[in-house]
Amino acid sequence: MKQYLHKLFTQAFTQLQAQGDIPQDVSVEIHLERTREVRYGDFACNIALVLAKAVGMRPRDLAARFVEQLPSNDPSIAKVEIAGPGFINIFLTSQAYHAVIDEILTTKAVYGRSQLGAGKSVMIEFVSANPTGPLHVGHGRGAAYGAALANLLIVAGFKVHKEYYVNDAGRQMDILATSIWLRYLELCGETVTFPSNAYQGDYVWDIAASLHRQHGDALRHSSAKVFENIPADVDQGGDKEQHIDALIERSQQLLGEVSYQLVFQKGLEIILDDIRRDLEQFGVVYDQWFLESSLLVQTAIDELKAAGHTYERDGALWFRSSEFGDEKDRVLVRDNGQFTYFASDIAYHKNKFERGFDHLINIWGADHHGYVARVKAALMALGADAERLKVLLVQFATLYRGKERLSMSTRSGEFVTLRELREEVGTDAARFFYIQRKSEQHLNFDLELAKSQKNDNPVYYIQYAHARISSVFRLLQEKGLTWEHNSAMLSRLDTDGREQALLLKLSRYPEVIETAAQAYEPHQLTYYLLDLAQNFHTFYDNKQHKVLIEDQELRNARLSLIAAVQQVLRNGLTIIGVSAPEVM
RNA sequence: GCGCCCGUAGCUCAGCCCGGAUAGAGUGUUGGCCUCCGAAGCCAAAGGUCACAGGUUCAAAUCCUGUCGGGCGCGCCA
Repeated sequence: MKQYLHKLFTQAFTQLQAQGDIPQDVSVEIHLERTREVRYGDFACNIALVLAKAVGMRPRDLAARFVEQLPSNDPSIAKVEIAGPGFINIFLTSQAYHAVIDEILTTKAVYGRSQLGAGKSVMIEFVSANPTGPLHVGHGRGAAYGAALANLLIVAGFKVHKEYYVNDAGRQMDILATSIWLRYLELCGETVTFPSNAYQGDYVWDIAASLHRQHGDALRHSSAKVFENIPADVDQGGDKEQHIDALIERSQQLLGEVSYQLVFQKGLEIILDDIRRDLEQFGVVYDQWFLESSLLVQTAIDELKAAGHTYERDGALWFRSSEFGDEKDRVLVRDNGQFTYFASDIAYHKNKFERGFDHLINIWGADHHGYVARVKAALMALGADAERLKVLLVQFATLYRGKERLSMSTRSGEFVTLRELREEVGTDAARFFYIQRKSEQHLNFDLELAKSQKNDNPVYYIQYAHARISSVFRLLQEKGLTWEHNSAMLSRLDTDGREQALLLKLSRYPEVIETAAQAYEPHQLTYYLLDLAQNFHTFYDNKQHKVLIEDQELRNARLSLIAAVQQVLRNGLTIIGVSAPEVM
């Protein structure tokens, strides 16, 4: 509808230009807006206000010229008014609104689909937490946001590829492997002083136990040997990093390549499986799990080197990122010969670009924002169009239980994992709460509220609307009645009351999809669904609007109306990853 | 110190990108509605210097500058 009106105004504009009312050198972007109040019609256009100065006419007079150019007998336009300082208000016919119901009921799950994306491909990388432990509630927000955004972009006409980048190489993984092995040694009966910088979680015990079941004492070494000449840990007055690094090296020595890899892979497999299962149960699935270990980091570095964007200093290899807009240069290869995390990231993003996606989206935690400039710098240095990469930063979520702020520390043992959150509040509520806020907004996640099955919980409010409609159709059957959709009967619906309000809301759905997709803001959809649900509840509770009534025509018209509402609720809930229950 | 995000009703937040008509929701508070298709619901009332100060504009919550307050980031960590 909006697009249609836009076309009419564009035609009017060119017509006025042709007639000489508007100078040839004036151009303008035509904005049509939904009005806030019914007395201003359905759509308003401020073009006359915008152009008045350039044209040298009073806004209201110019508006009148525009109105003259609009078709006078258009079946979807009831009337056009000039109001206030010079707004052109357009009132649609009820016929135009009834067409919306027809469209929803015929296109069903496809209603709201847009050609905005024009089949362009988008790769979304999200969560990508290190496989060194279970996902925590912080990752949950990235997961919910990424999955909803992916769905939204699909509906908006993009081809979407969802990817999880697995950091299966690097020091953190070595720390994990070493942690597992030390726990394993304890299970073998060795006395071990567990390093302060190792992974403390219970899941490390579980992995160690699994290892022990499978291999018995085959990987055992005496703890005296393991800790021989190892620099002291921080609580012994030493340095925790040096302590753990020395232990990693010792593990590799004592176990040898093959056995060390056995421990390492065991840890990786178990944790990755756990993460994958966790996300699946959260309704988040990926097209690809990309392994860092499959990257050709050296190749990427060589390419930068060959292009003259690197130099050596203090035994390390640096990238001149400051020449590409970063605030300073960055290290690629440390003086000990190891690649930095940044080096892998360059190789990964180079790889992404080479796979030929039209757009790349990274969803990162807000603490990574310092990283954006350097990754883009590297891409520019490699000759890639860094504009194709969009990094969306997601702010942290703070958990509350009512008024009480929950500690997120690993040690507290309270609600650190996504799984625990899901088990307490359920997937639907969790998914909804995570994306209800703009992603760059700090999120206060109240567990009490999410669990509440009362009127204060927005998820249930929307789902309830859906279930209520299902219930009407169940009752319809029980009464032995049937529903027949008939466009002509829709004229029995009111044109200025609650039925009209619902029609209006339904007609806006495609616009919401487009603006939400364009802005990468699925939260807009949650607000829309709340509005739609509210409109429905208001309609439903009014004694004047009973659905299952004697009057067959009106009954069918109202059934068509609520069937359309239910369809749109379902479509929207599907995008944000929340179920649409028939009963609750 | 520099960079990014945020500041709107008691509380949690939309609206800001792209300036427009009386600034919106939920929750909380107060009052009303179940012989009637689901009360997990509906209706009504009260509640605002849009952090502050300038600027641009016919018009500023929205754009620009500065100040104040909160969060985060500024490693040869990942």
